[in-house]
Amino acid sequence: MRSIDNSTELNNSTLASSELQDNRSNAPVVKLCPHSAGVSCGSCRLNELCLPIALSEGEMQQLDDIVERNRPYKKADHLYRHDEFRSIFAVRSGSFKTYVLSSSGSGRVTGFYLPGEIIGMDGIADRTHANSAVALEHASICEIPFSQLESLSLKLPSLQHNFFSILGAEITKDQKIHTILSSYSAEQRIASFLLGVSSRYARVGLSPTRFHLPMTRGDIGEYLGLTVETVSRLFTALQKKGLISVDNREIALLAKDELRAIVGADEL
Amino acid sequence: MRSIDNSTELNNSTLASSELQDNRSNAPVVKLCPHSAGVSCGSCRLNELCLPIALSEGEMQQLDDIVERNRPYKKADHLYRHDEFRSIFAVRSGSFKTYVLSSSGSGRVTGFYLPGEIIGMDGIADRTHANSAVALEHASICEIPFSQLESLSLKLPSLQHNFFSILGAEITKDQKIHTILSSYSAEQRIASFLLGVSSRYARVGLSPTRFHLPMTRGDIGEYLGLTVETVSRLFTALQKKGLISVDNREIALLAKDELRAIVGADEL
DNA sequence: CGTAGTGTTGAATTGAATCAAGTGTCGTGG
DNA sequence: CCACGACACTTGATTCAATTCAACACTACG
Repeated sequence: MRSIDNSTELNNSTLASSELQDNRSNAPVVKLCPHSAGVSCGSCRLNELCLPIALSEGEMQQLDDIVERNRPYKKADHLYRHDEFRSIFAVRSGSFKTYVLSSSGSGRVTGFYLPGEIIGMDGIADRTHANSAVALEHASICEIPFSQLESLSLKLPSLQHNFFSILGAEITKDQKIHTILSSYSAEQRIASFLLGVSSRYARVGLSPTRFHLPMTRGDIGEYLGLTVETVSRLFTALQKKGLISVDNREIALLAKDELRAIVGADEL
Repeated sequence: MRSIDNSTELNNSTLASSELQDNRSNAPVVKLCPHSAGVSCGSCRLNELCLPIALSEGEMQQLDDIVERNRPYKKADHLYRHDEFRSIFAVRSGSFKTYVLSSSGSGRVTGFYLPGEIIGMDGIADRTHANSAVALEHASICEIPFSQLESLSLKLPSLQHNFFSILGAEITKDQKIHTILSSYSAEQRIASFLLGVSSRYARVGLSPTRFHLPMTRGDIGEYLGLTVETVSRLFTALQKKGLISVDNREIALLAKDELRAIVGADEL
């Protein structure tokens, strides 16, 4: 029922609206919790990590006008499937994974997206998403129709600049993963992954040393080119070494420097 | 003398200019061989694969005005090192590889760039190139200063659109490699790589079935996360199966369909 | 409270790496 | 033009890290 294949998209009209309802009607004036659907770019807690960086108030308003804030997604809801490209999405709360179903059946995870990050740039070139995106937990997003973003970028130099930067950052990130997958051992991959998640949480103001992993060990394995078993074994091994503590999906990084030493250098 | 580390950059004032000299002074009117330094975007054989797609003549002229056509690079010359970002580059002839020197010393190749392809997008986000780029053979490029490209993109919607597409294509490509590295066997990686090179040559009008590889087996190995020995063995094995013919770096694809069958699906 | 999905652990297997010893190729200088 | 030296490439034998196969424990939700 909750598998990737047969979940109904966006079927949360009755169920999931409850926790959001209370915020719907207020016009927010200060930065709001990003779970809120009533948030605007100007009031969003994440606006300095997202497209609006360095935009004036008036410019932000123009961006705000093209942003669509859909109802929230629940676990296993698809944000998009491998299909027509229309928008890019900014994660406001929760998390997503993107994946491709290889012809041989089994999927491979191509990315995880946490709050403040942008999904869907894989569709820009071909006007077709190369992968599918699915919520790992309750999540909300801002949808930014691409053609409108293009038009607006012509008018707002800062927005164009920001979007170029975001695309460039995605390229840099993907190339870092390339290096990781082509040369790191399983232990290095896991250490790198944990450090990467850590700094991504830190970016949005959450603890870089204690966090919850929204994805399964299997997801992590597919992402890093390892099997579930290997991921599990390494979590255990790193815990035994005292570098991390693992309680199911609750992770604490106890010795970041030693994790960095394992990786040798950069994070994921 | 010709190693990555100690080559002098751009020291080809006397040596390499000879083969280009003859074209320097003519004002070209029809599409020229891309080796020519006298080429303009309007007359470039590759203009329909590059930034100018769908630009009007006047627009193309404006783009042309910001493009710098440097003197050619010879084998092992660096286009840029892991350092300050200023420009992106379009390969006009020859080929380049990009690589990072991992902290543990040994480098990893992150990409190969053939004529009609764009290098340097890894520097957009941080204003610092994440990797270094070096010529694999005699090569020439068009340098496009990024800040000028940004300015011009604000004025020319088609140019902005093209550049978004090019960035998006790089992202899609990198994610495909992610899948390859995280789930393909050595044989699948090599088959995928050869098919990928094939279609990239086809794109610029060269034979998709007989081509020259500008990179070493070692480069291919670093790129695909394999050792030289494995690459070599698999070239031999695929030849024994009759799927390819290998003569040093001259490759012929004899049975593309069977190569595709090995990969299972998409190319690199 | 049962069932499906998730996670752990152990033992056996294997694909690719490593180690090792060559041969082939190309550019350079004598 | 040939000989030299530096890379580039190949092939074989051995090793090892991670996968595969297998059995079981946890947990969380309907």
